Amino acid sequence: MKRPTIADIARRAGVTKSTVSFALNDRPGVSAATRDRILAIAREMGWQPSRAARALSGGRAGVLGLVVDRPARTLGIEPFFVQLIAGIESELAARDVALLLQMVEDRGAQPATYRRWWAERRVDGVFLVDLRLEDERVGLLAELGLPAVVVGGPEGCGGLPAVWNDEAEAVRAVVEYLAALGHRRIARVTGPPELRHTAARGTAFAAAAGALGVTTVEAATDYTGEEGARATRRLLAASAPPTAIVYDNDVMALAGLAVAAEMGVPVPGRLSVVAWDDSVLCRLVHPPLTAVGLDISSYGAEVARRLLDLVAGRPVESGCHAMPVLTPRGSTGPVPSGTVDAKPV
Amino acid sequence: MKRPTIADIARRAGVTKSTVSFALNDRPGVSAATRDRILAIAREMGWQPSRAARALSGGRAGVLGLVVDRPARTLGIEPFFVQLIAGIESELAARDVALLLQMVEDRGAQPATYRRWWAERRVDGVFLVDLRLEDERVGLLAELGLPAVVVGGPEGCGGLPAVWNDEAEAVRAVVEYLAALGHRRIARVTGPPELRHTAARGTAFAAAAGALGVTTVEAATDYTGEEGARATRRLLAASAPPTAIVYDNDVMALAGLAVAAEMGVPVPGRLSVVAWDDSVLCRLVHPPLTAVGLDISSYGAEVARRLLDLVAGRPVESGCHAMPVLTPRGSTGPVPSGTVDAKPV
DNA sequence: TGGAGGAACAAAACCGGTTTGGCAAGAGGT
DNA sequence: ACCTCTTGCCAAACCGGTTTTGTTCCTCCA
Repeated sequence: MKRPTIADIARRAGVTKSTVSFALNDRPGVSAATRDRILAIAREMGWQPSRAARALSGGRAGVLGLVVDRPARTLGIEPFFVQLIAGIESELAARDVALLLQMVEDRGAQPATYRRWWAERRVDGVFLVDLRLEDERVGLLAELGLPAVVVGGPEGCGGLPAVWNDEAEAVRAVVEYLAALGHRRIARVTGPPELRHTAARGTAFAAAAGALGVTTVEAATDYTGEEGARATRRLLAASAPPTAIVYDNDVMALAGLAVAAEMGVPVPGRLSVVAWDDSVLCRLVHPPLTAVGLDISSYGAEVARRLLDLVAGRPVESGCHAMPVLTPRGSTGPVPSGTVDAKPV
Repeated sequence: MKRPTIADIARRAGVTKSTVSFALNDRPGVSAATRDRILAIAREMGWQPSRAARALSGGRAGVLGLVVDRPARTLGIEPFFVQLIAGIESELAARDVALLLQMVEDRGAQPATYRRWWAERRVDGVFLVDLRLEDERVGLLAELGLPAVVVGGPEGCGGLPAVWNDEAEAVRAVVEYLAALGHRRIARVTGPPELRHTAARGTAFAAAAGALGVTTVEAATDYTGEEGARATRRLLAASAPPTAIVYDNDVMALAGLAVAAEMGVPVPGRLSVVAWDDSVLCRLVHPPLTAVGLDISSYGAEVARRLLDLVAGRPVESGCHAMPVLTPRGSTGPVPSGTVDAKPV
């Protein structure tokens, strides 16, 4: 099949390319009769603008980019990213903007990817995820002038607009919930400490625990189920094991549940488990996992809207998207009197 | 920052655009001295070709497309796609080809997406996943002349090249394995029956079971954990419940495991569970799931190589990628004498 | 009645590459 | 010394849009 161009339309309509272009873009300077005739011919011929020609001329590619650098093995079962992408897509598809996805194994390749995308004019803007404590990407994007929106924040975003969730508040809700159940020794199995949101949660966790007189332990992992399992084993084997563990994602919570089962530790009898990201996974295990979650898809949609605004030159402000909510299920319960911590802090 | 063009390079080198283009593309007609000088200047200025200009002129966009239409909710925890994408990416990144990802909620939008991509010259080729029994996409892509490779097959691909895995053989291995453990009543919780690979597995399953005198039951689902759980509940509540269930993906196997725990059916004591896709998920639960799996990432890489060949005009043949392997773990075991099926077929 | 102003369209330049067609200089053959 | 072939480069066309500038023709008003 042959793809019609505006030159074909112009020939059929007996006008020039420029008139066709004006008509198709709803710009003044074309009579209603001519415009209608051109539109009819374009529709009949099934014309669609060539993105390459538009990008070359107009300067915009109609593409937004996302680089993910978590290992593919763990990414596959982590609902967060796919949900986020689905949310982004829902917003982009409607405006005929495409999403360019790049999965890199090592983190060092990220700046190179952004630089290449920028030099090749491949994308109009990018999403920035997994912000780190010292993140070279922020400076790079500012330097390149490549529009970007941070998925996270608000700290450490430089001048980049960001959209985050009020995790501090959610963390407090979780700690209060567990404390109310009698837990006085709570562990937290975290993601990589160099990630900003890990650090932010940690700070909030410490503050909430301190306010309630709860002892806390932290075990850092790389977000994989394996490390989550290892951390759980270590925590449960300690002389004074925690009575509750909060995991930074649902996959690790799942692994923790399996480790508890394997070690003969009843859940929630002797151990309460809380998962941070709430996904269908949490409802598919036994007992179902108490989890903290939010609508990640709508989060992605909001981030996408802001990036679209930014690319279009409209003013964009940073802002909080939502507060994650705690959904109690079967994996949390009161501390049995026998195992309650003896020395309150 | 300003992006250098070949005109800038030409000016600095004291030659014309065409000479620069020839030098940068390693084509004959430029002296070694001039070529080196041009390359040095290009490197120094950090030149990268504009994809839009290349696409417009050369006709190739440097982009391959993938449309996924499974619901985002279930997709998120399904390792298959992310693994596949990771494998595809590994092959594309090296050649500076990008992957355009489109997630659509309803299936009807798929042909429209392909048509639009084609008309907009947005992609050079596409991957076709989740082939259906009556799949309009095959004819559409052939009609448009849009290069495509089927992830699956080999049946029903029309003239499109395909890469599949030898699932029939793997199905037989699973049935033989279970039969050797004494199972005579095996259920299969499948994906949507209109998907080609579901049907293919079903045929192989029936053949293998028939050859070994094993009774089979099938329960179709939409691949979600919820439906997997529902199907499991129904199967286990039957008057003569199966002693083993094979699930078409790991998420449903996980759900099945939870249902068994909830119903007080010991695994593998009274029920053996086999998961089809093997992922880290299978090793994170208790008991760990016996699973049939393969290196999906390398599968994706192979499919990507073929599509790249096809786009480049090199001859491409269909072929089998690998045979999935069965990894026995803790979720399968012998049938206890008390529960063994009484009436052998 | 003639000059200003605007509407409707044509013509051409431009975006940044690739590709084709020349053209001059030098090499090689006779 | 003349012709041919090759080498190395320039000039220009082209891809398919957008945008700027020009050119008619018509209307309105003094």
